[in-house]
Amino acid sequence: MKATIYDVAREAGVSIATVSKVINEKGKISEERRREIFAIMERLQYRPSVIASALTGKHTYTLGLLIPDIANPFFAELARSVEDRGHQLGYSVIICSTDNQDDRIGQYVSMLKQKQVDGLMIGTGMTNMDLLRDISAAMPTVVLGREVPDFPAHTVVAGDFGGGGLAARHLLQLGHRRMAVLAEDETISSSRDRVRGFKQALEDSGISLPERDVLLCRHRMEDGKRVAAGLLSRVERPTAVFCCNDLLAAGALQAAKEAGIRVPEELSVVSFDNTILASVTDPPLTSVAQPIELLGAGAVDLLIKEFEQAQPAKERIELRTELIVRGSTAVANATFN
Amino acid sequence: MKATIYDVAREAGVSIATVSKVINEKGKISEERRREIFAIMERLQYRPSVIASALTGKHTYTLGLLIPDIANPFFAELARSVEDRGHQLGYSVIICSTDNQDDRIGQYVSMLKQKQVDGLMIGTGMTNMDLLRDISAAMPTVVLGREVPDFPAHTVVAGDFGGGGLAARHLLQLGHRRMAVLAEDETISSSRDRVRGFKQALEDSGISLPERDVLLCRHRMEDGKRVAAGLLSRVERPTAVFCCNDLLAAGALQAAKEAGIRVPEELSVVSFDNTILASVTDPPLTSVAQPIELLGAGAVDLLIKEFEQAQPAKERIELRTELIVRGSTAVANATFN
DNA sequence: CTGAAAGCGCTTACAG
DNA sequence: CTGAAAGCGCTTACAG
Repeated sequence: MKATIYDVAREAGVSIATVSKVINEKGKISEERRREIFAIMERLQYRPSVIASALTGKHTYTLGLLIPDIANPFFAELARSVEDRGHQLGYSVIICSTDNQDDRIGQYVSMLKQKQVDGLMIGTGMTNMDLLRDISAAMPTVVLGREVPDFPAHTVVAGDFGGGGLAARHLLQLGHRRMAVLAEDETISSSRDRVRGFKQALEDSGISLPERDVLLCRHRMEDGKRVAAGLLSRVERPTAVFCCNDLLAAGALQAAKEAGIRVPEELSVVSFDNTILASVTDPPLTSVAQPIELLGAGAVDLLIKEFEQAQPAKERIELRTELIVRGSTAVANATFN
Repeated sequence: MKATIYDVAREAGVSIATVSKVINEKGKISEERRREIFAIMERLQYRPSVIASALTGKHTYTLGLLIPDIANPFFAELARSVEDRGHQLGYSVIICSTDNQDDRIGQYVSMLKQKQVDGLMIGTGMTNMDLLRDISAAMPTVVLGREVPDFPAHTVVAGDFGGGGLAARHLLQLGHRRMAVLAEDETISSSRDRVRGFKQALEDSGISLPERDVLLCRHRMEDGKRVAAGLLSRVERPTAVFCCNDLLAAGALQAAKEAGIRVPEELSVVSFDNTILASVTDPPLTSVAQPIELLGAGAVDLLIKEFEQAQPAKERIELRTELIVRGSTAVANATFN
């Protein structure tokens, strides 16, 4: 059987309290005893039970991560960065794909509570704000990659608004004037901010973006393709389109191809996220990169800080985005229109 | 504070043993009491502590999943299917990205043991076979997506050998005779089997595949690109290439493009896995699809069966692959060579 | 049908 | 510097 603290204590001829103290580096134990007990733990291959120590009020060293879908490359990359930072610090993470459905969120949260995770990162949308209130009352929480207005929560986000601006200015510099946007569902705050930033930058240059040129899509590539196809069949089609994520942009690329519209010669496409998808399409996508690694690590750090130190004030960390120029954007070419 | 079993017992005027029994549907409890206790649990929002019940010998309802990298789309999709099946059955899963490094595997396994996960799915390669032996001695284990020769373990795999054959016969039917293969590292058994299946099918048609036409790559897209570039610059270049996964195929596509070789007109490309990448490239990839959903679900089911029922004999489940034809393959065109 | 008691593997005041 | 004892929230024989 697996060795317990009793086995170690017996071997060492001390009480379990003493063993516990050397494990946790508490109290004063003579150096000699310490060494001896460590040697015995080594020999017995003793590893303290996380379960037992969690029951006595310590941490479970487990974190929860709520995201829409781990199969979505952006969230997969984000999860990797969360996992890595957690692992460095001795925590493991339970990943929960919610499909943005409140009932799934509820089920997962209830399970995570029962398992007494030390904290929860919320990177998923939810309709019911009471849910969020309940969660953050029940355990340390940080919101990841989105904004929750009027709600005090630790937050780590990329500069979505600024990123939208980066995309817009890039296209403006290339001479584009007639542009359109493929956005995600209105309820996704990050997408909304990207569009706002894009719009704002255009307006700063005296160009307005009418509502009809901001097209809403669901989250699948096919939606991007379908919506883009409609857009590109207009009599006065845009010379550039800004897509709120790589998946939609990949769909737009396909629509352009089927319509016989060449990218970037006849149509420039800028996307957001800079996941692996952006480097795999043809042409590869010019994309506003989120600092995925920093986002994940930042969320973990903030969460752990929250429950290791008592920390009253809610922090908000906003990270810079960066434009990665690839082959999907080029100078606006008037002859094609 | 959170309600405990004591609170429920007190409210109901019974002992905690009785409450425990109604929770676990054990022993005989009068229907009346049962109803009453359920009502009280509901009212108190009582949820049993998984930690406490795990300490008394029950399950933790947590599973471990070892994979090379969650950021790799194939494993992200696999993880999603594992998560979904687990969630249906009341289990959550801790995902561990090992980068195929034995020391990371060791660290993760040690952590998972300390947390007393109920079982472990191993979808990662490892050099040190003693590690596998230790793991499967310590907890219920199933090997996922790879073969471990000479080692008794539950296994769930796709038919890699058969899939390689599918790819070969598809190309043969299209009239290809001069073909090459981009394979992963030799140590990856699934890749090896894919190549073997491909080779065998060619030989069955009287075509041999010399060793120099099987090129080894590391796991990144850039490696596929670099190796493919070398291949395509040969004086007698192949008319078709079989890539052991989507990532390498995406790299090959890029190499072909840079070399000015049109796909599929001048070069056919078949890949393996059929992840999202296959539908995003241009042209989209003809790919041998792994039944990712069934793989993940099968692994979870087998694992749970292993520890819920005592099950001595090790099972091996092999699932069919399927060829998904997209735009990257076409009839071999002699005029181009 | 129900409950008292021991035990799971730890931690933590408290006493010495 | 070290240990006895209570307690964390459950489950499980065992007794009645």
